[in-house]
Order: sequence, then structure tokens, then C-alpha cells
Amino acid sequence: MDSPSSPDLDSKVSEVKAETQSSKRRKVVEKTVVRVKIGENAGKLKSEGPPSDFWSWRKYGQKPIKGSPYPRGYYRCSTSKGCSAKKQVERCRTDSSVLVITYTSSHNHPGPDLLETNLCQQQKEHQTLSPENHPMTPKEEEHQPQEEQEEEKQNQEPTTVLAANDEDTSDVHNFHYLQAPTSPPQDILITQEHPFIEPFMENPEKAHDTFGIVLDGEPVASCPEVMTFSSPKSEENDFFDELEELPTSSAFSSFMRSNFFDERIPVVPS
DNA sequence: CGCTTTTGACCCGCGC
DNA sequence: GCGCGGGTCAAAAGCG
Repeated sequence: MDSPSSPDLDSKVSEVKAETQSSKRRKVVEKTVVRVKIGENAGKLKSEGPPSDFWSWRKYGQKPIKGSPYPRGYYRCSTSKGCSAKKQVERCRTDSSVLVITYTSSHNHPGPDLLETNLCQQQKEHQTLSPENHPMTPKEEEHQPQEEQEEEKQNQEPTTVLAANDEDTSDVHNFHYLQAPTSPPQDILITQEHPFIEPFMENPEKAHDTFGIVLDGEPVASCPEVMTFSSPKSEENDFFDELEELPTSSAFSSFMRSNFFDERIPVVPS
């Protein structure tokens, strides 16, 4: 373990980036599926503790899902009024200890300062690499995911899949181990997948600018800023213990970054 | 007082 | 055309 601060927790985040069309009126929206392995805490979590990034989410609905003993919660970003970011939180029916968070759309706003700070830091370090520092686009609903940086990732980091026996898992292509400096009591597994891997091959550099920082093995460790906003371990435990929306966990920072990454995705209007 | 959560109803798309 | 399932909206209640 490289993470000097996460000795008691192995965070495995599985993020599946998929371009799916909601059965609803939404045509093709970018969906990012994040699998969070909440091992022992699974029982402690009152519900599917959505590993919120640094945004505020407001629950606007919950529905029982066919075939799943667990209901699915629908959250909407309350950080900004005009933000169309949404996320669905549900438990893996096969693994109650695995949370499946599906992010739909992206935030059209920068978010909390912590976030900005963090982002700023990243940009500083890679500003030269990413000419397109646009924070995000106001209409990511029509975005077409084309981030395959993961591909190279998987090459260098063959990771283990823990919750890869799910229904959607079939789509999962890559897995990455995320190690948080302040290890939250959850095992987070991020998997990224692209159903439609297009020839959009982004610049590898850009990929590095986004995910690279996070999943390159030394995620937050190299980002002092991240550590800065990482609350004491004991507190984090409490966070997870009683809630799921407290934006202050390094592990979440990964999520956060994932989101960043999402938002920074250059819109490709096919 | 304002915001978030909860719950039921309604609407829409898809499959049969 | 009908039924099913999923997603969203709206009203009410609770909490800070």
C-alpha cells in the first residue's frame, strides 16, 4: 500500500462511464456508474449512502426496482438551481454491500471552493497539458462520452473486481483501485466503461490531466490540497456512519474528480 | 423560515 | 392496444 493514510481501508471505486439512453425522453445521456463497495459499513449505512462528491444532492424520488430488493433513490444536484446533474443510488441486488451510483448529466457549475481548490491544483499541474480548461458545458446532456484514458489505465493497473458480478457489470471494462489518504470505511471501486468506444480518442495528455491524477496509483497522495480538505479519519467514519452526503472524504474526492472529469469532457456534437 | 426528505400519483417509453 | 416498469413531479411533514 502506498497510501500512508489509508491503512484500514481499501477503497475500490468502480466507475462505469456509459452512454445510455434513459428509457425516458432523454435521448442519449452520459451516465457514469460508480460502484461503491461498502463492506462492513454496509450494515451501518442506513440506506444507500451515496458517496456524494462535493455537491449537495437533494432526493426527489425513490422507487422500488423490479428484481431488486432495494429501492433506488433519485437525487438531483441542489448546489445550483440550474444544475441538471442527477444521480441514482441503488444497491447491487447481488451484493448488498455494493452501492451502485449512476450519475446522469454533469454539473454546470464549479461547485464548492474545496472542489475548486482541488481542481485548481490539478489544472496548475497540468495546465500545459490541457489546453481546454473549460470547467464544464451547460449542456452535457447531449454529451457523448469519449474518454478512453481508462484503457491505458487498465494496462498499467490490472485491478481486481469485487462487484463485477452484477447485471451491468457485463459492460464494465476497466477497474481501478482507488486509495484514499484518509480512507473512508467504504470500499470504492470505480469502473469505467464505454459501450460505444468511439474513435474520439482524446489526447492521452488530457486523460492524464483528469483521471491520471486520480487513478494513477498515487491519487490524492500527490495532491496536498486534497489532503487538506480531508477530515480526520474518525470524523469520516462518522460521516459514513450516519450519512451519505457529507462532502469531505478523500475517497469522495475521487468521485469528485471523476465528476470533474466528466464535466471537463469536451462536448462532441457528433 | 427555508431546505430536505418522504410518499403517492402521474406520465412516458418500451415490449408483448 | 395494453400492460409494465422506470423516472419525475408535487404536496406534506420533519428538521435545523
